[in-house]
Amino acid sequence: MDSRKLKILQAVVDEYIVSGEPVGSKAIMAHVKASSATIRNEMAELEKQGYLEQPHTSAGRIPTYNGYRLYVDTLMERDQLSEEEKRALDAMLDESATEEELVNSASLALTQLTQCASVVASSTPKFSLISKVEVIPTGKRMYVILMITSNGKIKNKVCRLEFDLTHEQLEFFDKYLAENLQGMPIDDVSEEMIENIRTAMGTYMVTLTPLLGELFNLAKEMTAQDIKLRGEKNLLTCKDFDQGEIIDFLDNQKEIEKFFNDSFSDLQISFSSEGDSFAIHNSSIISAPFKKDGVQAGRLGLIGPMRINYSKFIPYLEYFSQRITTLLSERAGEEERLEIEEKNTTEGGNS
Amino acid sequence: MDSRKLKILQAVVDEYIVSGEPVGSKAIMAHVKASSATIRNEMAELEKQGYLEQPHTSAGRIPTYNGYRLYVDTLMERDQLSEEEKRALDAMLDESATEEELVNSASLALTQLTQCASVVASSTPKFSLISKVEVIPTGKRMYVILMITSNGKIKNKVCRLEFDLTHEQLEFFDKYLAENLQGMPIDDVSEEMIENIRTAMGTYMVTLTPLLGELFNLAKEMTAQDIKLRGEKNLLTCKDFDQGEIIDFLDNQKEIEKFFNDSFSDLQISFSSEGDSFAIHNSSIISAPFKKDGVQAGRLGLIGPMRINYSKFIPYLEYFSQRITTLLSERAGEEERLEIEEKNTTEGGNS
DNA sequence: GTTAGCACTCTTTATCTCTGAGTGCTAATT
DNA sequence: AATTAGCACTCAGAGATAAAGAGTGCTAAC
Repeated sequence: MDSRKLKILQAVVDEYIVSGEPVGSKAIMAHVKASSATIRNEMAELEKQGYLEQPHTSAGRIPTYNGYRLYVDTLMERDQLSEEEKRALDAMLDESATEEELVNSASLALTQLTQCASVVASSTPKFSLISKVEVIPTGKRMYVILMITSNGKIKNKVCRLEFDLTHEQLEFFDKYLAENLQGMPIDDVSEEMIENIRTAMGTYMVTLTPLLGELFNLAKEMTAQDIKLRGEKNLLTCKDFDQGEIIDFLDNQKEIEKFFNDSFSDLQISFSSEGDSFAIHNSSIISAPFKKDGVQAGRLGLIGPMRINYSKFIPYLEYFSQRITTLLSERAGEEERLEIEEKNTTEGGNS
Repeated sequence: MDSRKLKILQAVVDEYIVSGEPVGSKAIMAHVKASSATIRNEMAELEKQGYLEQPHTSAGRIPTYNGYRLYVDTLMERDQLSEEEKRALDAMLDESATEEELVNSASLALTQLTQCASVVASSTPKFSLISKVEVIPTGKRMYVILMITSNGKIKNKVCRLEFDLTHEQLEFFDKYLAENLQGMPIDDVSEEMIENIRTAMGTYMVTLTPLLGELFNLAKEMTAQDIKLRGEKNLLTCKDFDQGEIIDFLDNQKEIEKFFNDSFSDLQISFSSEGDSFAIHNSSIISAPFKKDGVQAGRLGLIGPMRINYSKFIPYLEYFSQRITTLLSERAGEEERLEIEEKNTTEGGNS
């Protein structure tokens, strides 16, 4: 493809991203050294090739999905973050907080920086283990099942029984769980396995069955990826979107899930009408993975209009993901370092 | 005030509630036995008295805040729920679930029945006790504080420390909490008290301070009333509202809190522009309390346009609140009954 | 005190015109 | 052969104008 044509396409997308209005041939003259007539001819061809389109006969051009695709894949020039900018971004993160708060602060920062909605999808690493599971009575016939995984995730589920458990029943069950479930990979909790426990309960079986059901649900919830959307306001007030669509989307957020599964381990950019079925027309979703201790721990994402400022926002997103990855690993590293130190101290005695 | 005038006011509100359009004198003729001219005269007076207003000169009348106020206080006739309707409402409740799920199901049902947003505000009864508090290590330098109250509320907080606790430190702290905090009213957890614990920690003081801080925060969160809004979609799509206002409101939901504090122990109806400062113009908030074991446990509410179907929706709201109260007390009652039975069995021996 | 009749007001909707931005095509230029 | 200037043409959007309709307030009759 002609290099001038590419330049024109790039100029159209750049202009359209800032103005939101169809771009005419005259506006392009500022970017490309050619007359408006020449540019018009080229634009007509770009339209034939499917990269541009006209809202109506006598309007300027706007990019098509293919146009955007070409733009983000090869044309776009990503901004380089200056040291100052990096410091500003760092300042928006809760660096010393828990993993969840750290990621949340990045998500919040993104909504402010980009005026888009942002998403945090955290997945429970596949091989995480159950490090604690406990049943706690909290009231008459009310019990809480508490579960903690090796990667520090904690969750509980309240459960109401038809009868109170006797002290022995509770102790038996609690002990059974401690002995048999702790240390086990959480993905191993299956209906089958629950059924096995059920039979192992012997005479307590009937009474404990509802608890086992909830235990199963709890394990499922622990492994389910947890998706949090932020900055809904930005979607609702964005004039590129159809409000009705946005409202429907917000009402049923399950739709996003497929864009944030962890099978992708790179920066990912998708446009609503390519992969067809996404509810919000004219939207694009960008997401980048972050890791903890070397394995993917989730994705940080952005949902906005197709005419999003890719050059600027992608670096933000990547910087945050990398920073989170570094911080989470720094901690791991620091911990190892401390462990070693501790060991040395112990070995060396208390001199 | 003239009884015919009241009838006319009532008719205007009734009509306006179903149509959403300003109501003219002719439409009123179906409700009041008088000519349109007479009605016009009366309406002009009602306007002078501040119960009605005209959007513009040649339009019908709509009620003012005072008009609505008079309507809901004295004019409105509440629908009586038939047995069938009651059964239908019952069917929408998760009756056998936990308290939280039960109340949530009522809230969800309300959004569907009324096309309004619904609110659940659950307060922690003032005199509830800490029935369990525990510190659990969940990873390197990561600890979870777990707290359960006598009324079955459970909550945890993750806390990252600068150093790992030794086994002794942890055990000491855990034991101290168990001995000193369990059984104590949760409202007694004050900064002062935390300071006392801090000094009691002796040499462990420095290490444990961050945990104490989180413990304090956790206790505060436990007592804070928890407000959940549902059916935002209904607000966004309601044409009586200004969308911008709704979006701002949803973005900052703290505003609702004051309408749901438990100082009111009855059905409460407020209109946005009376108590002035509520963000959504033209809205009304209705709420009714529900009790658990005889004491107020929260409020169930509805946020909708001012021209809400009061006659129909207030009975819904009241029915749900009463039903929840009954169910929560039934449980309590049942529990007491069981306790007594148990006691009898024990006393009577195992004959 | 009530009502019929009527002129008047004001919103809403449709139709029309005007303007301007931007195009596509043709013919001239490099 | 590629580029450019020039020009007629198209179409959305903004006003302007007109017609329709709903509802009022007032007057005069009942």
